[in-house]
Amino acid sequence: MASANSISCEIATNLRTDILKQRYLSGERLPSERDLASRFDASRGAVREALSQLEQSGLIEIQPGGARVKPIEAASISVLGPLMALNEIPDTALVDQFLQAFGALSALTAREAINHASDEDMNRLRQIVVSLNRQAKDFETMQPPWREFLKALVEIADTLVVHLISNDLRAQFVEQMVRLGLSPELRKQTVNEVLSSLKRAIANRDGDLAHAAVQKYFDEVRGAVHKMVDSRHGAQRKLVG
Amino acid sequence: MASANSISCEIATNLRTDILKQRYLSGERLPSERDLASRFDASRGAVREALSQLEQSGLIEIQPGGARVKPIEAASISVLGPLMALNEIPDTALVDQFLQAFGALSALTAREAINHASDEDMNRLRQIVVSLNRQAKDFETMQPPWREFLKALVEIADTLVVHLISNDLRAQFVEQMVRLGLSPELRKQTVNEVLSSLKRAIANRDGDLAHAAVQKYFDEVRGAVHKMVDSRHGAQRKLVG
DNA sequence: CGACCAATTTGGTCTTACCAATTTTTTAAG
DNA sequence: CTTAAAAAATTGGTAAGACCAAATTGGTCG
Repeated sequence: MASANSISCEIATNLRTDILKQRYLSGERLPSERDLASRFDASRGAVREALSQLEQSGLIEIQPGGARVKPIEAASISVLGPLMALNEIPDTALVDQFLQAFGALSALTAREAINHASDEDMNRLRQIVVSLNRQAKDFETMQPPWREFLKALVEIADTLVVHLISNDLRAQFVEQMVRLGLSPELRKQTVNEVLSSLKRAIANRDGDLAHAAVQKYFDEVRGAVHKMVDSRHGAQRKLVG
Repeated sequence: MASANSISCEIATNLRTDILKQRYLSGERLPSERDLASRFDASRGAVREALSQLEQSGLIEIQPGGARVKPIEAASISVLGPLMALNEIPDTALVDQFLQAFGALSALTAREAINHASDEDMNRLRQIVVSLNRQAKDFETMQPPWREFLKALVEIADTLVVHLISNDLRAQFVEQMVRLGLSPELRKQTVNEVLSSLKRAIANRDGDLAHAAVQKYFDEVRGAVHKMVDSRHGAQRKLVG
């Protein structure tokens, strides 16, 4: 965002954190714009811009008389990133849910893409799968071509709805994933199965097979992330105890 | 939204429409805040709030020097509603994509819910399915209990990520669906199959079966909507020709 | 033609001010 | 003392004017 350095953005971030940390409970009234302005040593205009952002993300509801906090279940996807960023070690359940949702949507995209791809598209996919095969040593080296693969799928499938949802999910999570330095250890056999399925799916124009393969890959990542986080927590316990 | 009547919201709506109608092309620069203020006969503050909203929805990028329009593929889900509202007859492809994505996520939720439901939750679901069975005459009468069913699933599954995505999708589409007065004709046999599958899924705690059933229902709706829209367009052609 | 520099434009912010609607407090009535 | 009505204070919505730093623009010079 351009206003990333701006005061209004800083105010919004502060208030968002307070709300997500439940320093302001749902239904409660936020301090008045004038109060917030003096508290953050800013102008009312800056505060209004911040509140406007929070309102659009569904965290608060502004009404004449005062702004009220809404339950988090009523918010939009854009709060997921800040929510994950709250704790140093992000909520395992959230990561898992993200992978689940993103996997389902990616699988959907894969089916659509394979079913509607032109010959040229198919060639592009074939090439990416080749480079996937070459770099299938571990999760990290495999990541770039995999992202390229997903990107190609989205472009070929040409489904704006899934595209936009994926945008939001990526925007909210990728940053957090990188912050964690996640490098789950995928089982080579599973990865190979996925890749060979993808090859066959492309060769035979089998959208359902592509769907299953992508789904399988994400499920594998989920499992691997779980194991990794578990071992980390184990290590922490060792350190603490 | 509380600011639905506010000037800033009106400005945002106007600009959003202009952008989505490609009156401002991607990469192009928007008029300056001062220009917009005088054009809309408003203050700069109001314009800034509007631009701030558009930026958060990913439609524009504000930088010192000027605000630029971004490609729609970079936007967030919140533009889908306005995008569908552009034309009187909304884009069939968009509706289909919405049902596809929403169906996949709902199916996901169903599996999680069934797999993690308490006995009490199961009873609740059983009751809803009973009322679903009773009101399975046509799409419209079936809609309320079906929504209740999906709501129960979301609450039971307790997956915030999918919950929030569904929020956004609902917010963007339900309004448009109602506007269209969609009442697709579902095949009774398929509906019955779905319902009996759901019963079995609940009885046997079979998450995968629930997943398949929900998916099947949405696929049926997609097909029925397609038929309906096709016949509508046929009727239009008759009237025109 | 390209590089450099000054004038202009633009976004970011603050201050002050006024209005209408809501909230709170006070007041008056029962 | 409780309650209802009225007055006061608070709050969001909006506007106008001003300043700064960064970016754009246009002209000039090499």
